Amino acid sequence: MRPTVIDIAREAGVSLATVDRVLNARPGVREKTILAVNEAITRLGYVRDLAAANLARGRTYRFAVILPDSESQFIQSLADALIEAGSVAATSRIDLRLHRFPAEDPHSLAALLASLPDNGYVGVALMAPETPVLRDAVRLLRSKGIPVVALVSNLPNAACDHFVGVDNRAAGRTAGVLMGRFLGGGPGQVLVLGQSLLARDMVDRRRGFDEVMLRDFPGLDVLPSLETHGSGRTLRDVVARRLANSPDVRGIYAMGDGHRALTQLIDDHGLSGCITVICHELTPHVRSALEQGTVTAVITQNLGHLARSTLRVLRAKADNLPLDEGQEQIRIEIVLRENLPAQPDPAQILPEEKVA
Amino acid sequence: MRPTVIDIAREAGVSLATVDRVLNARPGVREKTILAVNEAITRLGYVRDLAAANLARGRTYRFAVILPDSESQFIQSLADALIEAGSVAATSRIDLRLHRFPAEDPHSLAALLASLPDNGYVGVALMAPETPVLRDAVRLLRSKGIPVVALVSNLPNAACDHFVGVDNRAAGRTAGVLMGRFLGGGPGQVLVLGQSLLARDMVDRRRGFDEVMLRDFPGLDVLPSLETHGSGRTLRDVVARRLANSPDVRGIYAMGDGHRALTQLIDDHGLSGCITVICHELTPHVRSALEQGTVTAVITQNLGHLARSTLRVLRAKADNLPLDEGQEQIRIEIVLRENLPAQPDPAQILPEEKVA
DNA sequence: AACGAAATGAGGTACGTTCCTCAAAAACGC
DNA sequence: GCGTTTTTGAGGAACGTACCTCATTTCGTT
Repeated sequence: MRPTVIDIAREAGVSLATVDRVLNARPGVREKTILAVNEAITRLGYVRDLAAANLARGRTYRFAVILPDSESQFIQSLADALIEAGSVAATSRIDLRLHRFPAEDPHSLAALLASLPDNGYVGVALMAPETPVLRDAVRLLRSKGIPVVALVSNLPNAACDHFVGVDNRAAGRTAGVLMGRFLGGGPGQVLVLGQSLLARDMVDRRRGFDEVMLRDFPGLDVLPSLETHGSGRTLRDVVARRLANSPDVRGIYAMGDGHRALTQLIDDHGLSGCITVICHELTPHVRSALEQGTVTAVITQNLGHLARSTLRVLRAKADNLPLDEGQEQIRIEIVLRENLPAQPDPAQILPEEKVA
Repeated sequence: MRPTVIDIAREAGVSLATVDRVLNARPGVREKTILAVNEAITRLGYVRDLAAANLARGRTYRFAVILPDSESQFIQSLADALIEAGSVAATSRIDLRLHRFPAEDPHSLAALLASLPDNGYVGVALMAPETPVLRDAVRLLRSKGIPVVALVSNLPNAACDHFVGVDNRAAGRTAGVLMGRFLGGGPGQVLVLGQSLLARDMVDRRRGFDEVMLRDFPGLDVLPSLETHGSGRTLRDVVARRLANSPDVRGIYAMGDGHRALTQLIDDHGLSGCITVICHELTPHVRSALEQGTVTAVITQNLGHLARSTLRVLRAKADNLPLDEGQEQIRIEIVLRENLPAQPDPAQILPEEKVA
């Protein structure tokens, strides 16, 4: 039998009330008594039963997750992963709610954020480009004691309590080594695509990529970034023109979203398999491109992991508990056709855990 | 406020006892009543509070994890990860205990397994080579209703309830693509090392590796596997002789443990960085070899993930609940110097979550 | 030694569920 | 409409912890 608070009280020769005061760091206990209780705790190997504790606290956690209302497959998959993680966590008194905001309207985002405290939220996870308005809104939330966690793309200036996502610079470096090694160090040209050179994650990736290419693969010629602005048509035009002018392009590094237009273009030019393509995020589309050989390697993060980590972090922050950093570190995953994880079965979402 | 069983009873117009009977699938309720209750459940969006449920059940989970008593860094790291995961899970009424058995003595392992049911264990995770004696012991355990989970190396013939670990054949394939691409498809020779060609995971890796090399990189000459039998000296001798005779060796694939001898030998021959080395498992030693460039790439599995997954699976099996397959799938991770995860800080293990 | 302040004890209620018993009601077969 | 079986209701104890109140003891000061 596991020891309980009652056992500790007996062992330490104090009352239950005192043990409780020590355990919950309430005032009004002499240093000596605290020591005695703690000693009894270690002697008996007591571990607090968190389930019972939360039950008694009657505490529930209402968290908001805020995403841009883009319809990109990545955002969609992320939303799915969060919903899934939230429904599992619902059995642990967690109430996760998704909100979307118009990607181009920082003011409506700020208004949304401002409305959260009055609606019972005790934590916020946020994926949004950094703007001055946003910074103020976040500051306001945090001053009210509501932890704010940045999702996927960091909010720098230490503006938030935690960042859930990968180190984008390291991700860029990883893309760099793969590109360099897969091309045997050169010679040849490498094309780099990104939707916008203003987004922080794009900048970080490009920086990491260049770092490695310049240092380790001087034989490869990395061309200046082409901006797609999130539009498939722009991508098509820009890249097609580039390919026509530069016959030596042997690799493409796609830093952002919008891979559908890219793979189609590659297929149309009959370049599938001839050219080394490295991109980010294992969306369903990228997945099949990888299987078919149009995409060579994908740098990705595990969205299920990301979602669950978000919840754990929010909860720990809401309770003011320390994090298990090791568990919360989101890995930079490299996916090739050969280590493609089996397709998760979408029909697997059970309404209840009602299997007898 | 979240609805509780009492709310459901009111909503469905039945008593609490009946709701309970339905929720826990106890007999003695008319089909019609079951339907009414379930309808109330969905109407109110009720979610069972697992914490309260487990508390009321008074259920605790004592699990055994059984590892060979090898002192390899991999086993040691795995044991650490399990202990760490176990201590976190202790707050959720889980009591995880590690056991070791002499690696070469299947009978003492069988005896150990046989002793478990009488000691209150309700689940077992096992890493062991498959033998007839073991198979019988596992069968006995399972016939007593104790789930058995295979760890790292699978027990085939569907002898166990679940396998926690990576698909070794796919891991071998992944090593193959990396080797092939890093060597530019050839020409050159590739050395393959493994401690024993009898161990199932080694066989699977080799098979996967060959599959890719033969199909995609015919320009590379893969030499027959060299067996090291887990001895550093044997490895040294065998590999040194090989290297002397085959000047065209440009890559080494080390399928098993014992990387210390290998990296030292490579350093001694001044080959560090000149030869592409791919191995498995990111142990502390391999980590530094990767940083120094002696090892090019590592195929690994996240041991923290593995340990936590083991606990979740054991628990789900003990409760007869379904698994979240997506979460329990252990990924094949590719680690290069550039995406090496930050060293987890060993000083981070806090005795208590006592931060106010 | 007496005082006020600080520390401790005793006892209770609550959280949401499980699981038990016993009685009452409803449904069923004939 | 009788007896029998099945279904339902009412109530309570328990799980381990949190948190509250009020009384009592102990401590440090003077």
